[in-house]
Amino acid sequence: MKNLLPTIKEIAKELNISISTVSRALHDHPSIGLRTKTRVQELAKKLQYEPNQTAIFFQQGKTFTIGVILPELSEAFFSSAISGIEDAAHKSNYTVLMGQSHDSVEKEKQLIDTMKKHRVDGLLISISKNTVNYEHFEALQRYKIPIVFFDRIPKIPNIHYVACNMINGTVQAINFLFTKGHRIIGMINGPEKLPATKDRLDGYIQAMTKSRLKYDPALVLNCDLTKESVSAATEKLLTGKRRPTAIVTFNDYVALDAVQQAQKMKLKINKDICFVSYANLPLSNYTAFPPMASVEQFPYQQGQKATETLIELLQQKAGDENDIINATYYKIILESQLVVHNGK
Amino acid sequence: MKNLLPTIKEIAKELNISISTVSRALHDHPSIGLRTKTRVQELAKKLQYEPNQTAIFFQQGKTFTIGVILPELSEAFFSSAISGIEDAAHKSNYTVLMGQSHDSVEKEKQLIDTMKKHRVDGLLISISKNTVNYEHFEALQRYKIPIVFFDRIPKIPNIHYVACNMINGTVQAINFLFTKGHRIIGMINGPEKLPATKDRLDGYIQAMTKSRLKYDPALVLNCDLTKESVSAATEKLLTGKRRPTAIVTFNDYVALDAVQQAQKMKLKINKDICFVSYANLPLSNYTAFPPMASVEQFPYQQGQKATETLIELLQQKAGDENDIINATYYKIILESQLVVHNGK
DNA sequence: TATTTTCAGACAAACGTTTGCATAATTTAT
DNA sequence: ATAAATTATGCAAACGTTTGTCTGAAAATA
Repeated sequence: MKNLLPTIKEIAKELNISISTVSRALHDHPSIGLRTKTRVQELAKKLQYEPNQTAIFFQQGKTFTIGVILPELSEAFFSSAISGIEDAAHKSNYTVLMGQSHDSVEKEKQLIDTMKKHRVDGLLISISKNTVNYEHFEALQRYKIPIVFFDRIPKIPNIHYVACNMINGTVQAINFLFTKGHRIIGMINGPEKLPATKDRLDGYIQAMTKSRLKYDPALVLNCDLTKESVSAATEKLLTGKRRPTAIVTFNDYVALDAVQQAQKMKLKINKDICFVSYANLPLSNYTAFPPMASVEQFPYQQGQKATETLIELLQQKAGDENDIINATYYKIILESQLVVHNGK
Repeated sequence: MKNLLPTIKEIAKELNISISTVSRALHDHPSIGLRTKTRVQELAKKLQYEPNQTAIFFQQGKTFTIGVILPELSEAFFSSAISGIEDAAHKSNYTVLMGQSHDSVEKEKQLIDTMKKHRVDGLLISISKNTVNYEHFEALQRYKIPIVFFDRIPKIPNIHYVACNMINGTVQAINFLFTKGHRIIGMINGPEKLPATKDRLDGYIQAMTKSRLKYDPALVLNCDLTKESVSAATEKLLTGKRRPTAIVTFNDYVALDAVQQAQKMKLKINKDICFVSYANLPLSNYTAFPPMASVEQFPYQQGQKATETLIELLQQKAGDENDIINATYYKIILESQLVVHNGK
């Protein structure tokens, strides 16, 4: 009555054979006779035997588990990403252990610790906004736990990562506006320190110069993503000396706030002023004036790709009998892409 | 060069004491002298010793891991729920293993199997839409893995669950409309088989009769959640004999589609016709005509509460030395609540 | 028939930790 | 000083599995 779950040991006793024979029989090992093999397998089935994975994990030093650390699960971007991660992991029989940092460095450290303790085979991380110090990641090297970063990447060399190149999408966005006849194109960008902000700006500058529109710094404003700061930026742009006829915004929320401000200023959306943004909302086509187009970052695919990369890394590592330091780092860039919304 | 991670065994050898002493010293066991205790702890720190959790999991037959199975991570409701789950679990030092069924029964079974193999201590499940057979859940009893269901609950006796009572919120919604002067109130409900649909209907009927408005079945239409079927239902309601001045919709998406249809019919939103819905969208306040109010189901709190309940169950179980079948089943009902949007 | 090869299975160690019990060393009480 | 009580430590089993090596028997070869 003590242990409800049958073990290999009990099967062995019942059949009067050794446990190693049972183990091998269950694994279809060639050195076990057909006779005993079937006897074992039948009894196993009858007893509804299931191997104790915790024992196996322990014995093999491998858990078939991938840890995922990301800032906020309820953000649309990350919930899509985790969805892709889970699907990809499951496809390769890996399991996903999950934690959210809530953009706190402290929590991030804690999570890494927990994951380490659970002996995850590898980690997928999108770093917290506030992480500037990367020691806690480097400490993982000691444990030979490979990490693949995604979307939010620390600025350190020799890491694996999967990210989405914003430049291309931004260029497409500007080109789109250009062909629609816009010549003065503004931008409401995000907080200055954010790498994502820099990426967008780079794309903007690149596209503007390519299109032979000159880059006018006065047309690019930063905001801190609050409604107030977006409104302020919008107002400033729309009352400036060179009034833009189109604005690229940091993300959909910013776009929606900007639209409201523009309306307040009695401007006709999609006529006096057009918006294009970066996609992070599932339903912008339901809103009154969704951006005309948005730059899609493919979070699901990013998650998927990051997971596949990590698993590849893990299998590679398993193959390495010798301690060759494999110095190839995966730096995978997905291309963002402009999606034009059917103009309502 | 073989094992990079120090073990308790090595500490023992280095200090010329037994491993049991080391183990106890690290756990601050009273029967170990202060002298050796500090010697051990210092060496442990110096070697950066960390216990091998897989060994402990195995040894203790407990993994401090909670499995979560839900339909779709990228749905706003579930992404909030999982966020609550993760937070609550982490607070009690539990870790979350996660899988999505994508509303496939097959996948759901597979996931349960994986979770079982991983020897999760307990499970949190929101069942797939298509699950009608509950054997795979019952099979878990054998493993003494407690389950707490949340939001989507199977119709079987003797289970623990956390759910949100839709009735109250629905009653509040109808009352809200009543006080705003509406007397003919329609409903666009979801697919007939869904329990959620029935709940809403029950609330509707109850509220209508309570308000002494008679329940008119012609005012309640089902839809399959596609845009077309919503439009059809809306049209039918708005051209019916008794034209409603307000409509309660199954969820925000339905509301938005219905709004579009109403506009197509040249009706003035919030004037000729008002909408109230059940909340599942993060940003309905950004849309042109969000529902006037919506019934909030508190997914984050549901997740949290379900997790707390499960953990309580686990601790209870740990306390039970004897095999007393604890026949109390938690049936926790959170109240939904009407949230009135500031009327733009 | 004697010798080698093949086959089927058994033995035992190992993975890292916890823990009940035994024992040695030290202190206290008589 | 001797017995009793206390304190500190060690021993060994246990958790369930895998796997390298060894052995006995049967089959094949010479």
